[in-house]
Amino acid sequence: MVSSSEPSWDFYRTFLAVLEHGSLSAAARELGLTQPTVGRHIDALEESVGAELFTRSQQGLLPTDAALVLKPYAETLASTTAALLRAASGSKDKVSGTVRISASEVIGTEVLPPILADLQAKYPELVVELSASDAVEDLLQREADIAVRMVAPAQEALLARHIGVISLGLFAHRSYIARHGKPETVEQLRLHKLIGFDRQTAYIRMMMKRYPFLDGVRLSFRSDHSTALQNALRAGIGIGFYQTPLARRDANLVHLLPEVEVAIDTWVVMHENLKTSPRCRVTFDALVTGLLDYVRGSETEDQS
Amino acid sequence: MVSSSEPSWDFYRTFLAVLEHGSLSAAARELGLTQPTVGRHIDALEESVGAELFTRSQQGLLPTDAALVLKPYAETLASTTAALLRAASGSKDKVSGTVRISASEVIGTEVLPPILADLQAKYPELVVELSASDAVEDLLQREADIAVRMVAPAQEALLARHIGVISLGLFAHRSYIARHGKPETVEQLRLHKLIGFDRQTAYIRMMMKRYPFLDGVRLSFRSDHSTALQNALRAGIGIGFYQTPLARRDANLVHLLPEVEVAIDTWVVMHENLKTSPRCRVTFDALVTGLLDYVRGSETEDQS
DNA sequence: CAGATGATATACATAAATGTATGGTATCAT
DNA sequence: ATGATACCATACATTTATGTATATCATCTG
Repeated sequence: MVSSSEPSWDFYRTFLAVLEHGSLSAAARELGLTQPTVGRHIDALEESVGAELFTRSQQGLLPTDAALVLKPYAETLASTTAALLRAASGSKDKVSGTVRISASEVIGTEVLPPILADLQAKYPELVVELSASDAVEDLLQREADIAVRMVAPAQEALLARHIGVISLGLFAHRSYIARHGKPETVEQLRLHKLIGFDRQTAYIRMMMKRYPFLDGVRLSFRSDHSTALQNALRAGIGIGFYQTPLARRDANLVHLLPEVEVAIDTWVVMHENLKTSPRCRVTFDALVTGLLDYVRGSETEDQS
Repeated sequence: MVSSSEPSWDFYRTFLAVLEHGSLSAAARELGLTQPTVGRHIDALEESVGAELFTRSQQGLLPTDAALVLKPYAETLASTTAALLRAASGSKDKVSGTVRISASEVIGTEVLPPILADLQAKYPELVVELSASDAVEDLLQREADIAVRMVAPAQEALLARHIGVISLGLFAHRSYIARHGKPETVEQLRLHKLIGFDRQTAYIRMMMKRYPFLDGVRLSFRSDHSTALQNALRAGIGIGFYQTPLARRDANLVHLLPEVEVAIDTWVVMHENLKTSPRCRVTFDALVTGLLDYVRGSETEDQS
């Protein structure tokens, strides 16, 4: 028999801090503890799990394979405690406390701010955390309370509201058209400068499937940062996909080849347990109505 | 200003124990602490989250609404720490330590034991925890390491292996047929005693959709316990759905109306991170091959 | 109705975890 | 070389958390 009893859960927090900061001292500073204490926590945890977690050196602690295996679990613990504290924040019947929202970069940076501004004007005590990233945060891990998703939610425990489809089309800035002309057919796209993503995300793959001509196309500007792509597009660097309702806001963007269109289905998703929380309820509703407005913009454009 | 610093993570463990056992004293016994300590933990946690968590009384502690809101988070913490310790168990290259498997009741009780017996004979140091229940355990919450699922896995982070379809058919024991005769058409089923589930699970609903005649049927024996249903069937109480490969093992079970068949698709699913763990890898493989055998219906060794 | 049981709350002693101070060693810029 | 600055490890003092003992109240049981 090795471990007699379960280790203190605080050790996991310390463990994570050491992993993230690379040294006992740095972790101690982060946690408001002292270096010897952090060292003792790690020693105790190593004893409990029966494995070396770090190779000590004077320039810091290097995680072992065992430590890397445990890391995601510790991260889950951290995000769960954070979510717990968020859930506990705010009173029962007032709309106050913190709500964390996850959305794609484009939606998060371009579409949500005005919606959230209205919401916060209405509820001054509401604190909003917005995680705008194209990496999927997992609602079940409670990294976010509410998410705007581009995939149909599969899990039972999630409360989902279908928004509709956001239309993506090909756009270019007027200045680009002025210099390079306007492609009239899909084939002519090969002669143009195209802007696109670097890594392949799920929805890029979907797009590739739908428009195989995109596969061979050489991109003259690529980035994983949506904002960078967007600014590149607006700066007239080239032609790229852009959310139609967003493009309508900028009169200098020209819609090219309207027959090329990708529709991404959109949901607002929340964990079922949160529906009793006023601040989540209210935020959820605001996102739903705000995004419905936004999407409606893309449908009217469609008809033209 | 309310709470200056994050509460000890140990408080969450204590909190959960109090929730589950209903009193400070009982929680203290469970945790190997004393009643005053547990009381102090709860006090401190209430101070931190700024809410009353329990209404104290001499007959125990009654959770407030706030406590019930926090409960699922605390449960996630508990299952995550359990999973972490499981992940840490066993050495890096040997197949040892604990692996937790989740499966439906029927699969878990009837199909997996022989597969797991072979596996454990091969790897004596492997410890298997089997959760046989029709409630879905969540792999992302790491309640189980490996799951046998009847729904297609949606999450990206999961490593899934498609097994194929398990056929369900209508069966009855010979003794039942002897007493009540054999239904020759679907309509005649209404005249027979039927055995089925009490609550509606997802796959029951699917079945209803496929065979609408089942909807109005009055069940003369119902239970949520698969084993009870199975024993009822074998005792000759009535006619019920049964997994075809399982039924083959018992020569006394008669296949009725073979045109009525439900096929449930089956996957073995594991969290992607676990594929580097030998014990999970090995168990995953064993489950896949074992279940493939089962689905294929190769019952050469079974002569009961 | 009295006594046993099981609950929380409090006071005090004790054990345990933490902090402080210090020493040793690698790395880097001067 | 040579300080300066990171870092970890260890010894010792102190704070903090925990356990023990006890008081008090409610509920069940004979």
